[in-house]
Amino acid sequence: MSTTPLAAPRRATITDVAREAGTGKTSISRYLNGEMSVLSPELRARIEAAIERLNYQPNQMARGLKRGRNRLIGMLLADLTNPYSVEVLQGVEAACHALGLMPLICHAANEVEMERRYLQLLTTYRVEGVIVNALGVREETLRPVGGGGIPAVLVDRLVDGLVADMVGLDNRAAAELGTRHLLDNGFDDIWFVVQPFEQVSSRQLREAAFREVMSGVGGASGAHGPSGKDEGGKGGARGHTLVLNLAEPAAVERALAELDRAIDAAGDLGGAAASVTDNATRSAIDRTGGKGRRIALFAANAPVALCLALHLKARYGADWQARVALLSIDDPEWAELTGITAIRQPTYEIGYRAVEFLHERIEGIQTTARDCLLPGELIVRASTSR
Amino acid sequence: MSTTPLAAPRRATITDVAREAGTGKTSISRYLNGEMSVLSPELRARIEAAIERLNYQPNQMARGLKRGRNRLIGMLLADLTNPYSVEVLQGVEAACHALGLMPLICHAANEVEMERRYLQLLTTYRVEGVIVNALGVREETLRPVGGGGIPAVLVDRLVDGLVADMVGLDNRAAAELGTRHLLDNGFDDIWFVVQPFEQVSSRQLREAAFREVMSGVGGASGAHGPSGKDEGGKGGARGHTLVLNLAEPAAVERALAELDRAIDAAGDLGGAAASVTDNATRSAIDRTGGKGRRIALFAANAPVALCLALHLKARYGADWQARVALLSIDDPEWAELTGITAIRQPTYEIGYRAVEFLHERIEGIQTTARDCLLPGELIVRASTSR
DNA sequence: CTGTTAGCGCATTCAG
DNA sequence: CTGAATGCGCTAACAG
Repeated sequence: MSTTPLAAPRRATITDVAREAGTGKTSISRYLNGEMSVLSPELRARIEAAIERLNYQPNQMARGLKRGRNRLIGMLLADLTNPYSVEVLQGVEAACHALGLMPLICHAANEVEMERRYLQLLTTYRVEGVIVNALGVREETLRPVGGGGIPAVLVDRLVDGLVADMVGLDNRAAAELGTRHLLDNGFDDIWFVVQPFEQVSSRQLREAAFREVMSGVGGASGAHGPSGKDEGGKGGARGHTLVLNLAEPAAVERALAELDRAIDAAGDLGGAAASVTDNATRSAIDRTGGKGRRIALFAANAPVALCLALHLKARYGADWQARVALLSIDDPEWAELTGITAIRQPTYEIGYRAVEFLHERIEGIQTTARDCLLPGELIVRASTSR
Repeated sequence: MSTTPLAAPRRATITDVAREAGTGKTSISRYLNGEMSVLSPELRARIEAAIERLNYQPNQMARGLKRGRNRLIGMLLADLTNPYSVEVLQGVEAACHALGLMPLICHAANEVEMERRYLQLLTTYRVEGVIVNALGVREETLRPVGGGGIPAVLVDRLVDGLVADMVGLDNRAAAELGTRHLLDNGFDDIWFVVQPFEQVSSRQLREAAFREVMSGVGGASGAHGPSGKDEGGKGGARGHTLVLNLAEPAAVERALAELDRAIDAAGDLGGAAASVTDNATRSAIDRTGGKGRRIALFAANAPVALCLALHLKARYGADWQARVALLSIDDPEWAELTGITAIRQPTYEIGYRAVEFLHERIEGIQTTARDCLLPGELIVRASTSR
């Protein structure tokens, strides 16, 4: 009906508007930039009308080219599949919106090569800054960016040689919080499961904090080795670290097998209160309480937690939570549904702060690199509560 | 250590490179555009070196301004929180990558106003095309875009007055597939749960197909009214439509209450095979099979399914699947974990095709608006299988 | 208050 | 094969 099948009628330019309004381009430009006080009401009205008539929309590219800033910032995400990323993104968007920035979202999909290329692309589009949730970038890759180049702020992870602002979860505190919670609830055989550390600082920090707490209570957890062969110390709780390389099915298989052995050894139904709430089943579980070690899994993030949950369900049935407790950093949408306890990250705020930091940097505020560590929130669910 | 703390040293321009290489800008430009055959090997080498030395990176904005195309396309997403969107996005990214396009991702976060503004913003950045997963845009909003303006392709949903290519799930077929599956498995009281139809064509199509199938087997499902007061026909299966307005907690509450009544009335343990796999519990369920109506919920998409699952779990306990079967269009990550059956959309391909369509349009291929309907895949899980 | 003049960084005729 | 000139759409000094 009211379609406009006309061939693209060439967008109106500032020149067209000037002509239409019977004036010079400068005045149009001034109008566009809100310098109203310098325009006679009469001229201003004419301009307004002309713009309206021509449906004029200033070309941001041209503006950017001229004034040297285009209000674009890059947002490099390692993995949009991780709910964490999407949540951070919401914060980023809100902040950008508030600050008049436009985020260019780049999704590396867990490919280091992609990451490199996107960074280069962003540079090429002359973004004014980048906020990076790096996957495997090294200092060299970011060099043109963080160093003498455009300002950058890191999210969740540090990049080795790179000095830049960074904002993320207080990993130490979060891991301690989780570990202590498990300990306090009587679990004495805790497995910290994490993806390969690689360059990801947050993973390292979480695991380190976990080990520290465990060693404090008598249990010692060993090296970072992929096989988590780290037996506990004296009579206290035992802590283990298990590396789960989600990218390699074979490796996952192996790691999970090791875990299974431990779970089987821990004694049947020796675990958590379970999420089974019908009375018959419940009492059956309670009867065996105390037999064997109380085993708990501490997932370093949501993807790991999901992998574990899927495996456990496949192996032990829908009832798996009766055997093992699961605690995860990150609080994915299925956590509530499945009753696992979680440590929720302040994702929205992380994203928001990141943009604020970047904005300050863009505006030229010079400070030494800042770290902004935000606290996580423990959400106790059936999986780990007595 | 190897940091580069120098103050931003003004990026090299084509002029700098020309000077450095002792030649004119034209040759540099030619080099950049791959017109190698028109450059003496000697000159070419010098240019290469100069570029390297200056770490020159052509300014895309400037190029875009000049040649009138910037290789940017807009990707407007209604809701990134919906896994569907992220998956489609992966396809979009892959295709863009293959075609040398750069997607500007805009997230409307379920706000119509945002949507409008982003569309306007994209226009302002002179993107060459838009792929739109619209929330509530109307023809007028897209006018400057689809009509005489930049080319657009719709994803998942149509926009009323707008003629444009569209790619998405074959909703009719998918809804039929799901409904038939439930029927075939003996469910005789089926509730189709969907968000408010509003302008979202896919919701309407799915529900319509559902009703059609149901009416075919004797059950009739009534009007679109938010209270789903639609009793079945003769002695066959009964079909109901329940509208769940996720944005309004109060409305959700009301709708769920209605559902609860139906479930309670359907008789205890009259439902699915349940996901409980330990033998004791299972036999207890099987004993009562056949008593009361077999009730099943058909969620029109993942957000709805999640809402339902959470509610059911809260109300009937971890064991809820013993009472109600749940089938969902969309196959979220927690589906496997929880054992609900699902109809997986070919999300990646949807995204990929969308970009291909758009690309053709950008390249000037003129055709009448095309619809690309891709088939969904039924993934049967414990929830609905006997 | 308002218009004129220069470029921003690059691609493109069009002559060498 | 190569380079000088022109202008994309817009802003920023400078004059009126």
